[in-house]
Amino acid sequence: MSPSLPSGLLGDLDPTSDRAVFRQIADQLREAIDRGRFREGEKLPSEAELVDHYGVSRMTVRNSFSVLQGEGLVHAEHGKGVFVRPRPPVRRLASDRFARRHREQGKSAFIVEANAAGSHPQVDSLEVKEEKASQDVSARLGSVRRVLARRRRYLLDGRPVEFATSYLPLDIARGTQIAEPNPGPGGIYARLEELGHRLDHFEEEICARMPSPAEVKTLHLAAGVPVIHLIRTAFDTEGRPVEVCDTVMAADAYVLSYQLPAT
Amino acid sequence: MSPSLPSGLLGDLDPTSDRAVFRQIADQLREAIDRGRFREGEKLPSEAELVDHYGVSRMTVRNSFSVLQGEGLVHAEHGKGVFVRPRPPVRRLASDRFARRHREQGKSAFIVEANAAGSHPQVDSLEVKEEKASQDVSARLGSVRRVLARRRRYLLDGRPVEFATSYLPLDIARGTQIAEPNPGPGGIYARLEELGHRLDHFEEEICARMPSPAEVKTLHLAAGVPVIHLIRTAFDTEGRPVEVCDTVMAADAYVLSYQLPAT
DNA sequence: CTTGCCCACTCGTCTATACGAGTATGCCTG
DNA sequence: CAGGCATACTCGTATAGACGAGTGGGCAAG
Repeated sequence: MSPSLPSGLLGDLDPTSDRAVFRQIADQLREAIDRGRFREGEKLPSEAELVDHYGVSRMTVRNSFSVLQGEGLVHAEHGKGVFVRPRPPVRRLASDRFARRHREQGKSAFIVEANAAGSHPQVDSLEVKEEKASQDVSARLGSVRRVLARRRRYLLDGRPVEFATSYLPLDIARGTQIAEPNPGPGGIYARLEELGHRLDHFEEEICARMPSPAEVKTLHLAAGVPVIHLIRTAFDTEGRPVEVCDTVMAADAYVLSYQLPAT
Repeated sequence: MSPSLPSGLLGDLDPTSDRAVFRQIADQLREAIDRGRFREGEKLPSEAELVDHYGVSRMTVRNSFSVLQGEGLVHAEHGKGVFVRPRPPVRRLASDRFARRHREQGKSAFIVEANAAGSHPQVDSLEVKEEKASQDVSARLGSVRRVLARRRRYLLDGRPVEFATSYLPLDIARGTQIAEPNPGPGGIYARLEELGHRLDHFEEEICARMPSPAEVKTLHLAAGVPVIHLIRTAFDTEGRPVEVCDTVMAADAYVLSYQLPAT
């Protein structure tokens, strides 16, 4: 037998309303969450309890949950229950994150920054290989046919948060330390400058969308979590694009920050 | 009787697979869309047709559609069918969009830019009033209690794409043209500079998330479309924050672009 | 005490059915 | 010919039931 819900926690349905029953239920749950009646990580009433409380069928209750899942408010765990989705700590990316002064240390910016924030950083899925440039990458790098691709995935406290691929023209990267799995202190930007490509500026393009199934898998994304897609192009002082970095980030793990001159 | 589907358009189910039937159906539809077998705006097979084709119940087919809706790939229209969601034309926001040289004309940047792109721009829901500052806005403006709020919604070709609110300290804005519905040529930034607050730089914070029900309504968002939440703070040459602009954009209508110095 | 099993509870998947409501089309009537 | 209605098709909502599978606690056997 399902124990009945604490009275007052959730209201009743309005049979005179035009609003669909499953939406009314979703509304009540959403409001209860917003008001803090259910805290982050806390378990919502089970499907059976809500079926009893509202006197509706189970599919109707599930329909309500699927609305909230689509909004990224809750997530279901098989065998356990439906929980209020906790807001994970976010990583703030400042627009000066590629400044030279941040490039002195031996470790990558990601590692240094994560340590400072008290989290446990990790990089995996390293792949470095030459391949055919996609149409988009080719256009951005100035009609290059083949490129060196550096793929890696970033994790914070075991959770994957970002998947990035850098593309570099072969005439710049081939045979250098950039083509090695470990590009050395200061990362590939430091190597590029040593190779005579002094960096002048970056261009970043940002869009947000729902993830593809592959991205859901790679980033372990919950339902209702969008991704931020960022494409950065690095230009040297001669105006030549020397790297394109394609990054897909779990949107709930990031806040991007930019500083713009008013010029 | 439902006409049967063109053979070869969609495959069969794999009963030996662990993958749930509704996921297999979603996979096949997604692949067909990706391969261009269904074009943008084109109608997918109706629920009844898929029921016949796969020999499953209608709820299973609907479940597949709801997966694709959550991914933002398709949208359903009551009484008509399920359609491949067209990618709307995107609005590119460049990081120099607030440069003084773009501030000369009589019309707002939004209008000018949209006209240049050949679309029909519109601004509505104008509201200008004094109100209590939220905690966040107060913190960003430097512990201000009350602010002037300027709310407006932007539309392109009749479609709402952005909802923005500017907050300004009362000691700056009260009694000036900034407090009028029409702030005059060059917008409020031009007025701020005339008032002696020469702008030095902007700070923008960006995150992406699923929209709240209110945002779905205001921006007429389809299922599976995230929003980009952008908060811009404008600083004058004395380092004082003179405006905070809180913007929520339909993510499928925007690409943001930034240029960063390599310093 | 520890191990292992069973059971109760949870969500996941799927079927079958019913009715409602929006849309488009074609036919029939005036 | 024009207007309106009937109808068939679309998706939306809701019910009732069945079985499967993951989880965790309690109980019984070793």
